Amino acid sequence: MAEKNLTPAAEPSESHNFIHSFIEEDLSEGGRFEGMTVHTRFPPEPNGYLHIGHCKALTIDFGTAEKFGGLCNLRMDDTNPSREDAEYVDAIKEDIHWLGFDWGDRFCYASDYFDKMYDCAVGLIKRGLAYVCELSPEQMHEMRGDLTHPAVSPYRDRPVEESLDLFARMRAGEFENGKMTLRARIDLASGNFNMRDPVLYRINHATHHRTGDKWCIYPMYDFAHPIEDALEHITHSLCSLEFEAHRPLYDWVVNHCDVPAKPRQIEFARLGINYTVMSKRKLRQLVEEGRVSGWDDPRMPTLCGLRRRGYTPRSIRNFCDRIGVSKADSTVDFAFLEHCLREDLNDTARRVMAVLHPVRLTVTNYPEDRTEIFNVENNPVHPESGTHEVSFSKHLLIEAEDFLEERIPKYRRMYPGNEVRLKGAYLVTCTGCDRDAEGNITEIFCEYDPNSRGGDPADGRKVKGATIHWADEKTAVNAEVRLYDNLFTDPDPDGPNKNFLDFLNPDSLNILQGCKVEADLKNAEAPANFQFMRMGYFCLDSRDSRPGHLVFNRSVSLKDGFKK
RNA sequence: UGGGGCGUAGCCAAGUGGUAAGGCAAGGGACUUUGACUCCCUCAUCCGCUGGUUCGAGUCCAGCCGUCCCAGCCA
Repeated sequence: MAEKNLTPAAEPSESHNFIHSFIEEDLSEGGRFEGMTVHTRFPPEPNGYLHIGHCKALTIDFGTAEKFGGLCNLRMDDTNPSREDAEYVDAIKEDIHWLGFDWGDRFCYASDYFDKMYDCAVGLIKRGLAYVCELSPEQMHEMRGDLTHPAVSPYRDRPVEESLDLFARMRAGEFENGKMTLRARIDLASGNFNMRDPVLYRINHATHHRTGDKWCIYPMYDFAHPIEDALEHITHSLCSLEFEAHRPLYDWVVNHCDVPAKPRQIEFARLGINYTVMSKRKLRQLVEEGRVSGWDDPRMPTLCGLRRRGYTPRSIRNFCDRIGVSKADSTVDFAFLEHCLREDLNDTARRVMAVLHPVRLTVTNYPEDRTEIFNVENNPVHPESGTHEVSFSKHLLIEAEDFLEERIPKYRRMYPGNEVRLKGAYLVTCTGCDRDAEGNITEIFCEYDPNSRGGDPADGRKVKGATIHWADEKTAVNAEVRLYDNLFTDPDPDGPNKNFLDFLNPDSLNILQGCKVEADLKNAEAPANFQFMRMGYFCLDSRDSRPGHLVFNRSVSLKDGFKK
């Protein structure tokens, strides 16, 4: 596991949001948690991989605790054995550590508290606050009532002793799945459906990834979660908006069970990004139907997918930090995520030259057998990061779109008669080109100025032409480039009434053979991010580190390039 | 139709009775060993709508409109 490779945290956040206001109120004199230490938790269910939406929650849970000098627990919410697996636990921990969050020794499982939860349930029955109900799932659905009519359960006035006996037998395994449930005795007529005698325990003869076959009854989220929070002395249980209607039940459990604390649940809007599917169910479908190579397919919005695609922990964290926290349903523009990545990569990525659509450039007045070595800076933003060597000779490769036989307005790159700079090498003046029978450009010709070594002309003249990137034909590495475009074409493929598969982008993955990159790139260690001029960035895939095997995020390049 | 939220620019989002922060996107310009990066400028007479209270309302009140969540033995 990558547990030791904790990445540095994002910039310290000075943001303030409505959650902070609530907490300040709770901490102030006479407040609910006056004088107490703020304690939060991040409670993923181990039934899938974490995606960028989870990072928002992570940022809020860990960030809030940190802001108030408190702590944040990592807790696996494993109360449904038929959906969960130990496989996911390690993956979740690795992804969280990769992002740079640290839970220290505060790692827990909801299943650690099954005994205590059972005791709480028995306590509720004894006080007449819960009862064993024998309605089948279908019957319960039918008797649920509707918006204006109350629910019904013929079992809610069952004697305490009888419920106690039945509940013990449920636990002992006497009944099959679905035969009966333990229900809270609250209010069958409540306008809030969550309060219409919600199910607290259901029978499920399944092997749990941690407790094995010890239990055959499992607590429901609404019953388990508040108890988990209380037992861990969580002060603020931060969750997404869809649990808002569950808060009365959360408070009911906390107030009616014998638990050592009374946490406060605060809800916030979950993250939505356009062109991106964020539903775990749908992501799982993409994986299971083989539409992507796995949870870590670089086109997936999962953290492991983004990692393979070249996203840095810092960029994702900054993104989550800067989108803000509110209760308004929101869809953040994908361009903002890209901005955060570019911002980080501009600061940290090593620059390198790569030619995606190579065309031969011959320097006609340069000796055939000569090769020079030039030093090019690794990162112009940080000159202290040093330089790397690039070889130069008579035959080079340049980007096809960096040459135009007929110049168009504002075009400053190569065209006959124009002088441009070959990055880090020489000033050259284009003299023409050759074409094949079909009219395709096969070779471009130029003459170099021997007195402009390194790119600086001896006479100090201003170069009006652009600076372009290139690779030495003799030493360039032939790379395979995988171009990743957005997986979806619709701004909101996650929309409630749409079939998100209708918007799968067939061009989301393109393989580009024959790309030429600097020779020294073959020695780079994967995964590594590079940025190359005008192109955006690419990274060596962490899962496929063959030299010269590049992953290129095309959407990022949309920012760049020659615009009209 | 019952209950609970939310509505500030194309997208996020500050704002808590005193005259609309910031970021992304977009447009313009400067600079530049890449047209990237960086820097500068522009971008809501207006805060879902309509009334009301007030010297003064995005902020308070009322009504309306829109939108999201809840009727799993999922979380």
